[in-house]
Amino acid sequence: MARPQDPRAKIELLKAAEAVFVEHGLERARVEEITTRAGRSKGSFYLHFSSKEEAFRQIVETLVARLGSFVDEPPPPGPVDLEVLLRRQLERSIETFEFLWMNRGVVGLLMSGGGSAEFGYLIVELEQQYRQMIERWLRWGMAQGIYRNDMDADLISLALAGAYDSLARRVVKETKRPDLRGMLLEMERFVAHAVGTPEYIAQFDSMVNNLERKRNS
Amino acid sequence: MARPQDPRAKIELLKAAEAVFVEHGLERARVEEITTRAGRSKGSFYLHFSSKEEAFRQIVETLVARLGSFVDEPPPPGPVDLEVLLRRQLERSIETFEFLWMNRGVVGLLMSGGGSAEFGYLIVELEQQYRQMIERWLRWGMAQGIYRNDMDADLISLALAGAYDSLARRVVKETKRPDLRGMLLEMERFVAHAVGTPEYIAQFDSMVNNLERKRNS
Amino acid sequence: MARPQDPRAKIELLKAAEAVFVEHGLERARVEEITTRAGRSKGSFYLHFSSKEEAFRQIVETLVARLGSFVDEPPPPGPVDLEVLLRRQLERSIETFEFLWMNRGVVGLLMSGGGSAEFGYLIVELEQQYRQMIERWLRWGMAQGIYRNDMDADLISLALAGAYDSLARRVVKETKRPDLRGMLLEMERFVAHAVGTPEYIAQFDSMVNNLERKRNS
Amino acid sequence: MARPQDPRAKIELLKAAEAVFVEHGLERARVEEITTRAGRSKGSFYLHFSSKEEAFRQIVETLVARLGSFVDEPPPPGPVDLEVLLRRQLERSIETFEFLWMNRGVVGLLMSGGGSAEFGYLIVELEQQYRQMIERWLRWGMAQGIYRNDMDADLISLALAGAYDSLARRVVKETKRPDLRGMLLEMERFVAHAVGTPEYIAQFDSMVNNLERKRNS
DNA sequence: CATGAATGAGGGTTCATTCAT
DNA sequence: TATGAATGAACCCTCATTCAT
Repeated sequence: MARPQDPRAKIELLKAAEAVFVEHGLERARVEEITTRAGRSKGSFYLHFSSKEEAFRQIVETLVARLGSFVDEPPPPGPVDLEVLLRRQLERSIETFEFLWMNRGVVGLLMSGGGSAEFGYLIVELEQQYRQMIERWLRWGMAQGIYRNDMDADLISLALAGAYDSLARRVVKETKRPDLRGMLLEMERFVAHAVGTPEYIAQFDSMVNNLERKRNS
Repeated sequence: MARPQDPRAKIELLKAAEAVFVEHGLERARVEEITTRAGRSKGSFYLHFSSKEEAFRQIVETLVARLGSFVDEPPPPGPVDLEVLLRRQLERSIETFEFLWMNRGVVGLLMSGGGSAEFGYLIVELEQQYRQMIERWLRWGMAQGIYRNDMDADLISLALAGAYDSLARRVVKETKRPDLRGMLLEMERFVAHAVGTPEYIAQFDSMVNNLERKRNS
Repeated sequence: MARPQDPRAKIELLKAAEAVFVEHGLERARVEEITTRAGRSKGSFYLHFSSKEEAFRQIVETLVARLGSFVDEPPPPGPVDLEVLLRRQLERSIETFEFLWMNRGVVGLLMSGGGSAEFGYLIVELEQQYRQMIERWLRWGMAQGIYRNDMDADLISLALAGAYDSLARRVVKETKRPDLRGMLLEMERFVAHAVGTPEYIAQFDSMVNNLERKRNS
Repeated sequence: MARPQDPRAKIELLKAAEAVFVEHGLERARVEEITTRAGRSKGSFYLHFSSKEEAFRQIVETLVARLGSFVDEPPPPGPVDLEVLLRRQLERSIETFEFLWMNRGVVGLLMSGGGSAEFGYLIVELEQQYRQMIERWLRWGMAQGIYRNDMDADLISLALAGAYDSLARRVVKETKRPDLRGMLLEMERFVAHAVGTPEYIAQFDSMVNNLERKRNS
C-alpha cells in the first residue's frame, strides 16, 4: 500500500474513529459513522486500516505506548537530593495526568474496558508497567532507608498503583480540567505517609513547604 | 401433569451464560453458545430470559446487589474498642474478597467493563458506594482523632478505594485462591500508616499483634 | 386419535381460533393465543387439529359448506307462480344474509382474503357456485320469457354475483345489524330492472306491492 | 468515481418483489427469494427498501394511486351529448381495465387481500372512491332524468361497484387478454337497463348502434 | 487513490410443533 | 387425555468488507 495521497485522510479518520469508539465502544462502533464524521467515503477507511479492529488497535497502542513513556525509573542507590527528586516526580506525574486529561476520551474508553476483551491485555500490561515502576521506587526507597522496611513491596505497589489509577479514572471523567497539581501533591503526601518512615514524613513536609515557597515567589 | 419445568434449567443457563459472557463479553456472546454449553436448545433460552441483555442484566444486577450489601458503616462517634472494630473490619473485608473470589468470573468481567457501556453505570455506582463508605470511615476516624486531620477526605477516600479496587482486580484474576487474610491485613496496615496519627499507628501494631496471638492460640 | 374426552374442548378451541384468525389472519395468528383464549393448554390444540392450517381449514370449510347450502336452484321450466317464487327467493336471500351477518367475523376474514393465498381457492369456488346459480336462474328466466333475451348470461351473472358480493362485504363490516330485508328487496328490484323484460318489470312492481301488503297485515 | 448505482437494481427488485408477493403474499414472501429472483444479493434489498413491508407498501401504494387516477367525475348538470358521454365513459373504463390487466399480478394480490390486514385499508379506500364516483354518476343521471328516480343511490352504487369489481377480479385472473371492450360495452348495457328510464334505455340502444357503426367504418 | 454500491455471513428472536410427565 | 416445557427451523436485518468504476 503506497502512502495515501492525502496525508490528512488518515489523521482525520483516526480522530473520527477515536470519537466513535469512545462513544459506542469497539463492538458497536460502525465504520460508516467513522467515515461520515471524517467527511470521507466508506471505502477510504480500508485504504488506511485493514479492519475496524486494526484502527482501534492503532489508536489504543499509540496511546498505550505514549503512556508507557511516562514511566520514570528511580535513580541508582546512593545519596540524592530528595527535594529535587520530589519536584521531578511531581512534575512528571503532573505531565502524565495532563496527558491523560488531554486524551481523556480514549483513556476513559480503555479504563472502562470499552474496547473488548480482545484488547484488555494492553491496559493490563500498562498497569503492570506502572505497578512495577512503583515497586522499583518502593524498593529503592526502602534501600535508601526513607521508606518503611516492613512492607510487602509487591502488594503495596499494587495498592499505590490502584490509588493513582482511581485518580486517573476520576480525572478522565471530569468535564472541566481539575487542579491536577493540587491533587497530585496531596497524593504525594498520602504516599509519603503510607510508606515513609517517620523521619521521611517529617522531611517530606518541610520539602513541600520549600517547594511551595519557591513556587509562589 | 405436564412435563415439570426442569428446575436446573435456569440455573444451568445462567451458569453457562456467565461463562460465555466472561469469555466474550456481552456483545460477542452468542446465545447459541450459551444454550449449547447448558446442554439445551436455543429456544430454551427464551423461556427464561426475554433477551440476551436481560440475562446479562440479571447476572450483573444480582452480583452488584450482593456486592452492595458488603458495605459497612462506621459506628456512631464516641468511645469504641478499636481492637474489636479492627477485627470486625478485617473479617468483613475478608468476607467481601471471599465473595469476589467466588464470583471472580463475573466480577472480572465487570471490572474490565466487559459488558457494554450500557451496564457500566452499575460498576460506577458500586465504586461510588464503596468510596463513600470509605469516606465516611475516614471522617469518623478524623473525628475520633485516630486519623490525621490534614487530609482531603474526598481525595484520600478515592485513593483508598482505588487501592482496594486494584487488589480486587488482582484477586479475581488469580487461578489459585490467594491468602486473602494476609493480603487484607497488610492492606489494613497500609491504610493505618497512610491515614493514622502516629499514636494510632503504634496502637494499630499492638492490636495486630494481639489479633495474631489470639488467632494462633 | 380417539375422540377427546371433553367434547366442549374442540368447540371452544374452534371459537377461539375463529376469533384469533379474524383478528390477525391465519399467518399472524398464534396458536398460544388461541389456546389461551379457549382457556386450554397449548398442547390441547394438537389433540384436535393437526396444525394451525388444519384448524383454519376446518373453520373455513365448514362455513363455505354451509354457505354453499344456501344455493337455490331455479324450478324446472314451465308455468310458475312468480309471486310465490319471488317471496321464496327473497326469504332465501334474507336467510343467507342473516347467516353472513351472524358469521360476519369469518366471512369478513374470508372476503378480505385474510387467510392466505393457500385458502383463496375456497372463496373462489364459492363465488363460482353462486355465480353459476345466478346464471342458471338467468337462463331459466330467459327461457321463461321474463328476462331479456339479448344478455350474455355468463357476464351478467358475474355482474350480479359481484353486486351481491359487494352487499355482503358491506353487511359483514357493519357493527349493527342492518335492515337486511329492505336492502335485499331493493336488490331484487335492481335485478328485475337489470335483466327483466318491460312486462316482467311491471309485474315485479305489483308483486312487490302485494308482498308488502300481506306483510303488513 | 465510485461504482455507479445500477439503475436497473431497484426496478428489478420491485419486479421480483411483486412476483414473490403475488405468489406468496406479504407474510410468506422471503426477502431472499426476492433478491435471488432479481439476481442480486440479499443485502441489496436493503439498499433500496428499509424493510419488506416498505417494499410492499411502495408497490401497493403506487398501484392504488394510479388506480385512483382513473376515477372520472360526471359533468355538471345541464344538457349534454349523451353519445359523446357514453363513448368517453366506455373508453375510460376500457383504459381502466387495460390497466388492471397489465397490472393483474398485484391487482389480483390486492383483490384477494394477499397483502395483510395492515394494507387492507388501501383497497377499502379505493373501493370507496369508485363507489362514490358511481354514486355521483347515479345522482347526476337521476337529476338529468335519464335514470330512474326511485333508487337508493347508496345501495345501487354499491351494487354497481360490486358488479365492476367482480369483472375486474375475473379479468386479472385470466391468462389471455379478454375482449375488454365487448365485456365493458355489455356492462354499460347492463347498467343502462338496471338504472335507466325506459326512454333512456331505448336511446342507449340506438347510441350503441351508432357507436358500433362508426367504429366499423 | 477515492468512492460508495454491492455482497453475504452472521445471529437474535419467534413460534409451530413435539413429547415427557 | 391433558399439560406446558422444550425444541429447532426459519427469517429478517445489520454491517464489515470487497470491488467495479
